[in-house]
Amino acid sequence: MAGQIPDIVVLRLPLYVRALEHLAREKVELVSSQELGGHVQLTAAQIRKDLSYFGKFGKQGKGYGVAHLLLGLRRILGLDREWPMVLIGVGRLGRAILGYEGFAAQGFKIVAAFDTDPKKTGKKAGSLVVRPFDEIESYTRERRISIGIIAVPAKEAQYVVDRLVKAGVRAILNYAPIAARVPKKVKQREIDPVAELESMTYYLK
Amino acid sequence: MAGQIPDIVVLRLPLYVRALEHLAREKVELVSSQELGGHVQLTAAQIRKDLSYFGKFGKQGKGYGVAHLLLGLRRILGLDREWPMVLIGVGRLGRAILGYEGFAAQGFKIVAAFDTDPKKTGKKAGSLVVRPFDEIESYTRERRISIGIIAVPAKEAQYVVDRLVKAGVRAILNYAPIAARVPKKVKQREIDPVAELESMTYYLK
DNA sequence: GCCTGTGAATGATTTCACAGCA
DNA sequence: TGCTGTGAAATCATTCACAGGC
Repeated sequence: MAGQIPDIVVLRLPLYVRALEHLAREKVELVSSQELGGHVQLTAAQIRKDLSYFGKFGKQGKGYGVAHLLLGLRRILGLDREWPMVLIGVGRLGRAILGYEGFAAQGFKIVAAFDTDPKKTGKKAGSLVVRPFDEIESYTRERRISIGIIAVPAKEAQYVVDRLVKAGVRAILNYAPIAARVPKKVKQREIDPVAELESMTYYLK
Repeated sequence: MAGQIPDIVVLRLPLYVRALEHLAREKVELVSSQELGGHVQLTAAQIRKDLSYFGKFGKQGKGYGVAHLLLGLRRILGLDREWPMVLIGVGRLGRAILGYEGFAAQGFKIVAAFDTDPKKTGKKAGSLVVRPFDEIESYTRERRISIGIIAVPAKEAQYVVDRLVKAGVRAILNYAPIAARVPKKVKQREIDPVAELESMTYYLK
C-alpha cells in the first residue's frame, strides 16, 4: 500500500495475469501466494509484497480469489479496455507481427500500418492498407493512439521513434535491435531475440 | 575483476556488443564509457563497473578501443563460434522465426525444425524438412545442440521444455506465453510481446 | 588533463519473520 | 490452523568519488 510503485513490480504483473487466466480456465477459485509462486517461478513473499502495493486482495487463511485478483490486476494494468496500436514498417517482420494472433486476445489491435516505401504504400498487408509514413502524426493524433510498434531496420528506428513521440505516442514496442532514446514520459520495451540468445551463450561452456 | 558475475551484468553485455558493432561500422576507434553510455542509455559508471568484472579493457585517459573491446565481449559471450539451434513448433509463429534473418548475422542458425503434427512432418518449412518431434532427443544429442527455440502453444510448452531438457539442451528461447519450469542449470528467456505491452499500459493514463 | 578501475556509500529489491484475522 | 499483509533485515545493484596511469 504505497504511493510510488517500482517499475520492476509493474513488469511482473502481466505474469500474474497470465497465471491467473490459466487458473481461471482450470476452474480454480482460490490460490495461495505459494501456489501462484509455483506458476510464475517466484517466491510467495515476493508475490504478497508485489500485490500489497496495490491494496489487499487476499483472504487471510484462504489465499486469493482467482477471479477477484485477476479482475483487479487487469484493471490496474488498464486491460479492461481495447488498445489500438499503429505499426511502422511492413517488411517481413512487420508482416509477421500483423499476422500474430496473440495481441487480439488481450485487447491489443493494430489499426493501421505505415511504411516509407512508396512501393508498399497503398497496397494491402494482412487486412490493412499500408499508409505513407508521413501520415503518422495526423492519424495517431486524430484517433488518440498511444501505442506504436516499430518494425523497421535499426538505422531508421531512432527517426521513427522521434516521429512517433511527436505524434503523441507514449508507449513503444520496439522490434529494432537498438535502444532508441525516448523522453522519460514515454515507455519503451524492446523485443530482441538475438540479444536474449547472446546472454545465454555466456553460460554454455 | 571478480569470480561470480551477476546475471544482470551478463544481460547487458549484448547491448554493448550491438553498440560497439555500430561504432565499428562507423569507423570509430576509441570510445569512452561516457559515449558508450549514450548509445545504450546507461551511466558511464555502470558500464565501467560492468566491464571491470571481466578484466581491464580500457586505456586510461583514452577510453576503450572499439575493436578490442568488441572482440573481448564477443569471446566472453561465446559469440566467436556458430551456434546451431533447434526449433520446435512449425505453425505460423514458427515459420516466421524460421524466416527471420537476424539470427544468422550473429552466428545463430536453426538447423532443424520439429513438430508433433504428422500433417506437417516430412514437408518443407523454409529450407528445412520438418521432423517428427519424437526424434528430438536423438537429433540434439548426436549433434550436441545446446539451444532450443520453442514456438508451440502455451499448454504444450512445459512438455516440450521437459523433453528438450532431457535431450541435453541448456538454453531455451521461449516464444510461448508461459514461464516453463526448468532446472537451475538450464537458462530460459521468454519472448512475450503481449506481456511487454501489458506492462506499458499501466502507465498510459 | 582525461578517463579508467574500483572501494565505499547509497539506493533498490528481496527475503524474513511474525502479528493478526478468518 | 493457514495464509495474508507488512515492517525490519538482508541482499543485491547502482552511483559516487577519487587514486592512479597515460
